[in-house]
Amino acid sequence: MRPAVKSGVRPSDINGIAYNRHLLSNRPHPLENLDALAAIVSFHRGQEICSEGQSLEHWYFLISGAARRCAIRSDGRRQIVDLMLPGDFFGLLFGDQSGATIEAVQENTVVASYPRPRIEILAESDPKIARELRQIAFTALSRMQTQLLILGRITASEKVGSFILEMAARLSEGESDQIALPVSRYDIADYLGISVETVSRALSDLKQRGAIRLSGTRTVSIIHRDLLEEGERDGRASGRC
Amino acid sequence: MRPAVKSGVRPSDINGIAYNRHLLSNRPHPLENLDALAAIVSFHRGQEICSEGQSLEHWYFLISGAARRCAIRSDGRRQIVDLMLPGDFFGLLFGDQSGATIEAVQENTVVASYPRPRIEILAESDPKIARELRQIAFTALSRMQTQLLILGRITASEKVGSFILEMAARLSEGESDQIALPVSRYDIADYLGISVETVSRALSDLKQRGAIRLSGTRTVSIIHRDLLEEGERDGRASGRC
DNA sequence: CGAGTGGTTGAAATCCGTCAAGAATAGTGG
DNA sequence: CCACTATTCTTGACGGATTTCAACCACTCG
Repeated sequence: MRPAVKSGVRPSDINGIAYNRHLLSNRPHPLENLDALAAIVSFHRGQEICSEGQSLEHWYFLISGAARRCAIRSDGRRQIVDLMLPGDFFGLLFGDQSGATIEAVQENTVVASYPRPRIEILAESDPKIARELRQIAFTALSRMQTQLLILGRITASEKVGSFILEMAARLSEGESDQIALPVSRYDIADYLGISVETVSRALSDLKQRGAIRLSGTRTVSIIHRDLLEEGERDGRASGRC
Repeated sequence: MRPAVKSGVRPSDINGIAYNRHLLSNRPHPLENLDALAAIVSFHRGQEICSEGQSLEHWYFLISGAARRCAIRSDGRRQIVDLMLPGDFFGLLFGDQSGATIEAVQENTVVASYPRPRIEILAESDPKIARELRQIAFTALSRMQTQLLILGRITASEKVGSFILEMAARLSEGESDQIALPVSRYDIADYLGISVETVSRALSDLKQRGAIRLSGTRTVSIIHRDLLEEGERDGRASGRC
């Protein structure tokens, strides 16, 4: 809606193809006043967007595609700690312990890259920018809390069911009941902390119970939200307070 | 070290016993310049510090004791999403979905309570306060990411082992190898998403393997850190990238 | 003393991870 | 466009780990 920003900085193409700036200005977002500082970069499937080395250099805004924040554990297993979709901000944290990297999930994942030190300096003088940075941090906190609640569930069907509901909520604001999963079964598995086979079985299970419908492997239609939330077991209190 | 702050506001005792202000000023922390605004309140074991209703009213700084952020799921199970120890800041997030509450874990848990709207306003004019608020959010993010990594582990022994290491790191900066667990087995179970019995068994297991020593039920001595980090299985790569 | 809480341990059923094989899909090069 | 290959996805079988149900012990508090 807003006219394309006239850039004072040329688009960089450090890691990928430089894109025209108007890609960014189509949607409103917290840092839109800083669009002039942003470099629009595109990434291939599986390509690394940033890793521990450049922890503190940039903030990112995901324009299209999807990205995952990965951690590799000592036993070699990969864990996906966060999943970023269009409209999400991200960046590595400072105290990044476990060799975390952020990678593009889909081909042609486009991000806006903001120079971090520059923004920090601007935040010192502009309270509005400072507030927006805070907002970004709170949104990330909320995302991780949701993720914690999903991981805390017991059965695999519950985890997968919650995952589908989360994706539905984040992908389409309009509460659409048909969603295109942005990630593979392997990614879902590493995101939920279960094995690929279990993910597949849980999806088949949910389908058979009439909770969802699968059109192709990546398209899910939600039939009964209740069945996704609750899992199969009857609700009875157990937790001690 | 710093002399006690002369307060312009009298200590309130909304929910508990009002404490003398010098409790707060003993240790340096991000919001120490706002100590004059803080009310020092003490809570009983299990008492609610705040719930969804007063989401946006306060920020808290934990002075002594421990607190847990709980979510109750539809099936009645409790999940502990975050654990706050002395020196931690906390407060409910805005979009608090799942009936979250924050409760004191120990008897005589003391917190400093800062009026949230007031601080927000101050942050608008004082960039230093704004930066400190950001710092608080990033610390919370880091805490939750650690928690995600723990929950993503596979075996119960690994989860409990990581939990002990995290507690050791957070409770004593001095890398002491003897720690006093601030929470019950039930809390550990709900924090790690496993059953109480499994927690108990994992602790016995770790003890038997010589990783820890238990003096009383709540005091843990770390003997071999390696055994706690790795769990029992041999390290072999499997995750697909 | 008895009740209640917190902790530990045992036995059975269930769920999930692993190994294995096959089916479907996408990607590549001719 | 088709064949070929690699990847992704699904399903089966088996063994191990965890949940559940149960009993028991230690400790505290009235």
